[in-house]
Amino acid sequence: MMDRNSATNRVLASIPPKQYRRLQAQLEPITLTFGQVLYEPGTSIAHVYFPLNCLISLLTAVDKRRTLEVGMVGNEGMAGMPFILGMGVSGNRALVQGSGDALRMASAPFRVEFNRNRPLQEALYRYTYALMAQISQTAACNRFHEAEARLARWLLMTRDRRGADEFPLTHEFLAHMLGLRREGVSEAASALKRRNLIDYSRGKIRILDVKGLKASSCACYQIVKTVYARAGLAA
Amino acid sequence: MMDRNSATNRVLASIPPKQYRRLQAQLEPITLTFGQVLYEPGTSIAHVYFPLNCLISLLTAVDKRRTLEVGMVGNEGMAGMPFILGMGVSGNRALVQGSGDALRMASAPFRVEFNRNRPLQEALYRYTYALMAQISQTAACNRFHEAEARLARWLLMTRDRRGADEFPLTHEFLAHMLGLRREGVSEAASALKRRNLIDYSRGKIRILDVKGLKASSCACYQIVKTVYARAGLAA
DNA sequence: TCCGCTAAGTGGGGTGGCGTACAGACCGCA
DNA sequence: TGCGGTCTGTACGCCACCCCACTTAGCGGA
Repeated sequence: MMDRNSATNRVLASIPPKQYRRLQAQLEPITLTFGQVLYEPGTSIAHVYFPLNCLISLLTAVDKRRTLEVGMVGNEGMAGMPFILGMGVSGNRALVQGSGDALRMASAPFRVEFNRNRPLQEALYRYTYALMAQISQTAACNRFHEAEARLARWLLMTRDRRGADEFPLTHEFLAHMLGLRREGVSEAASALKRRNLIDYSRGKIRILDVKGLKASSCACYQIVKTVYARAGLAA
Repeated sequence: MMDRNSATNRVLASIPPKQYRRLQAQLEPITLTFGQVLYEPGTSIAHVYFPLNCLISLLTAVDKRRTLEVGMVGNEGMAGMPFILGMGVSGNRALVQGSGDALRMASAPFRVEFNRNRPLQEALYRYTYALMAQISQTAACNRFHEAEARLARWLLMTRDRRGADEFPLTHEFLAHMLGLRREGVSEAASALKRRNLIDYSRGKIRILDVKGLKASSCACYQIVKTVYARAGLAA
């Protein structure tokens, strides 16, 4: 399927032209900026979002200060999955982790369109499968693997979705993603830096050596990637 | 909705009589026994299962010996969710954790029936939502909360689904569910025993004090329960 | 009744990550 | 140029849990 823009959403790109055109008319381009919260747990879903070049994190919190990223939504997916499963409220917080563009649609018209658009349904259900697999695998990863490997995995996953080797992120922020303290992230990051795999300074992180980073990460990175490929959502 | 048997599956129970009758003819009663593996990651799904009074665990492994339960399927749900999301292969291992009865259907006729049975679709998609929420919450729980609280949560969740206060389970087995070592489970369990919340011996565990156990568990137990209620799958 | 096996108790040493505290480094802004 | 705020480095004690090893306790079968 050919790209329709320079930045493409893969779910939308998988839809045949006819059904896509009808959908397109109702999709509204929007720029999302870092730190923006799209959903809070328990609140109703007003829009669904198809990331183009932005990146959205799904977070679960156990208290005020401890949070864990359970899922990552880039241009391979959509934010607002509970809505297509027939639930109006989100279970997680959805946080814009990387600024960029997305297409969004208000939930009411989206419901109408979703119900009559079979290819869209199929693409989104397959995506739901991939997202569940991602959540499951990262759950086990966060339980068993140590900080450095998880950080490496996370950076690789982010790189895949951003399509860039450098992005703005502080250690503090990473701590909330990985379920660590800020100091723990600093230690793991400086170990990777020492080996010239990454570089960073004051909120900018740059990946220098992808292969080396893969070697430092756990197998979970590749496992999740394989699942996305199986669901037809690979890069 | 009235019970159709002494043991009822809540997804099936939520389907209007007309659609249910058509479905029922193709459901095959089956007894599942402890230790049986219904799916392995990467293998195709031959049947879907609706537990009546048995209990199925969804497991993710990171290596040969370390596994973690990411989801629990009792009579509130169905095993084989990837299939309804359009994927023929399972992402997790599905292990029978509690012996008992279930209704099953071969995947091919189930696909036909699922496609024409709107209430069944809606019930299963809502269940998918609840399962995702459960997976997310337990992911955070397994990351942040300590062994004793997680064990208490797990026992309560199991009790809800089995409808009994006593069930056969070894510490070794619990270790695989909670992502701990056997010794870690023994320590946590003996702490709960000392406080007369549970009792156990040689593979039998009995819950003595539900309120006390709730107090020892983390909030995650109640959070997940609330999600199931919201999805219309509560006890 | 004895044996063998599995389940569970126990202990000692090691460590990854936590909590806390503080110091240095860099940036933007006045 | 100096200042305040944010970002990162580092250090120390601590604890939950790990790994390894061995013991004790039940249960079932020959």
